[in-house]
Amino acid sequence: MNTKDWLPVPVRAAGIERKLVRGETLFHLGSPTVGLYEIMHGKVRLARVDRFGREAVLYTATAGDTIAEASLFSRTYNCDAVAATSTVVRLYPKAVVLAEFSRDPEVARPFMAMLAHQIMDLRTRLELRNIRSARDRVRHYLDINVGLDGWTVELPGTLKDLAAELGLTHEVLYRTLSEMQHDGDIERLEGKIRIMRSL
Amino acid sequence: MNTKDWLPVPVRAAGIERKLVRGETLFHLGSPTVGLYEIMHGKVRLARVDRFGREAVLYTATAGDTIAEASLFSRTYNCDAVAATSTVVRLYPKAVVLAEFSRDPEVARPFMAMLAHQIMDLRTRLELRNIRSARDRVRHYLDINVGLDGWTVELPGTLKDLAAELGLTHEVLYRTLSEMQHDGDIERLEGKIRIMRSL
DNA sequence: CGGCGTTTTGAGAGAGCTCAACATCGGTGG
DNA sequence: CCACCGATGTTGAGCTCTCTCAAAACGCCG
Repeated sequence: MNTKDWLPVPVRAAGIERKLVRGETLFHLGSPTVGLYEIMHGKVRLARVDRFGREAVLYTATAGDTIAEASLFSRTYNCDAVAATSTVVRLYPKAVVLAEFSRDPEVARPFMAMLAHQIMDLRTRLELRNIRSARDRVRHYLDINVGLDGWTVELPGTLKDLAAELGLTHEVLYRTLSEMQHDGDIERLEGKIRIMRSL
Repeated sequence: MNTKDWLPVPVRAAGIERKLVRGETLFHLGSPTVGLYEIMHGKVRLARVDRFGREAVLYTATAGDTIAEASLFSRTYNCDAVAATSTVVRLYPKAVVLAEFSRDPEVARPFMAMLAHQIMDLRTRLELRNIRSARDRVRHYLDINVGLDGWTVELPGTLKDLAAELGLTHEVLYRTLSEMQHDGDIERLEGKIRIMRSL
C-alpha cells in the first residue's frame, strides 16, 4: 500500500509537495484534473456539497492514502477536497503518470495491483460493518488479521483507532475486549492480542 | 461499471462461462491463480477459513461484480470463493488479460479507471456506515445519489435491497421513509424519491 | 510537576433490532 | 377466473445493545 510499491522513480521524482492549512481547498468539483494526490501528513475530506450548502462527506483520507486516482481518467474532479487539519500532500501530475504508463506498460501493473488490493481491503471492511454485534465485529477483525502463527493479531495503532476502524465507540471496544479476556477468549499483550480459543 | 466498458473485445471473447451449484468452490486460498471472474448470475462468497473451520466472509459478490482482480498480479488466490446459490461466472484468464495490457497500454486504462471508480464507490459506502442514525444515513444516501435535476433520486432495486445497502433492517428503512414523508422532507414516487426540502 | 491523550469503568437513555402480524402485488397452476 | 404462493412492503410492541455523558486512573512528554 506504500507509494513506493507502485510509483516508478520518474513519477515519484515529479511529485510536488504542497502544504494546506485547515479549511483550505485542494480541488473543487468540476475543476480540471491536475493529477492524483498522496497524503503525507494530516487529513483531507472528500465531500460533495448539496444544493442547500451542506456537505456530504464521501471519504476522509489520512496519511498514506492516495486520493483522486480516478482523476487520471477524467477531465474534471467529481468532488471537493478540503484539508480537515493542517496537511501536507504530494501531487503526481496526471500527464507524467499517464506518459509513464504508455511508455512502459509494466509500470502500470504495480499501480493496478495497488488498486485491486485497495478494493479487496475496502470490501472486507464493508463486510465487517454488516455485522451488528460488537463482539462479532471484534471476532471477525481478529479472524481476518491473525498473523502467520494463527493465534496473535498485531494491533496497528491505539485501541481508539481500532474502535474507529471497527465502527464502534472506544468505550464499547474496551468493554468488549475486557469481557472477551474475562471469558478466556483472548489474551491482551503489548500491542497484540492472542486468540485463546474458538471464540 | 459494466464489463464491456473496460474489457477489450479480444479478452471478452476469451471469457469462459462456468456454472456452479450452491456450495461449489470456484477457487481456494493458496491455489494458483487462473484469472479474474465476473459474476453473471447468482452469488459468490469470498471467505477465509480460520483455524477452527469457521469461515469469515470477506465479501459477497453478486451479479455484475468482478472478483479476484488482484489475481492478475498474484501467484495464488488469497481467499476461498464458494457459490452461495446456483451461480454462473465468467472467467477471464489472466494470461489473456495481461498479454492484452502489454500489447496495448491503452486497453489497461479503462480497466484502471474501473478499479478507481470502484474504490471511490466503496469508500463512499464505508463513509455512510459511519453515520449512526437511520435518518441521517438515508439523508446522506439521497444527497449522494440525487439525479442531475438535484431533487429526485432513482431507487435501483427494491427497498429491501436499499436497506441492505444502507446497513439497516428493512423495517427501520420503511419507518424512516414514512416519517420523512410525513415531515414533508421527501415525497415517494414509483421507484423514485423526491427531495422536498433541506432535510 | 502539570497537561494531554489513552484507557477504563459506571449509569442511563434512545435508537435500531427482533419477532410478529398483516397488506399488497405479481406470477402460477388448477 | 380464482385460489394459492412467495416476495415485498407496512405497522406494532418490546427489548437489547450500543451510544452518550461522566468521571477517574494511567502513561507519556515537555
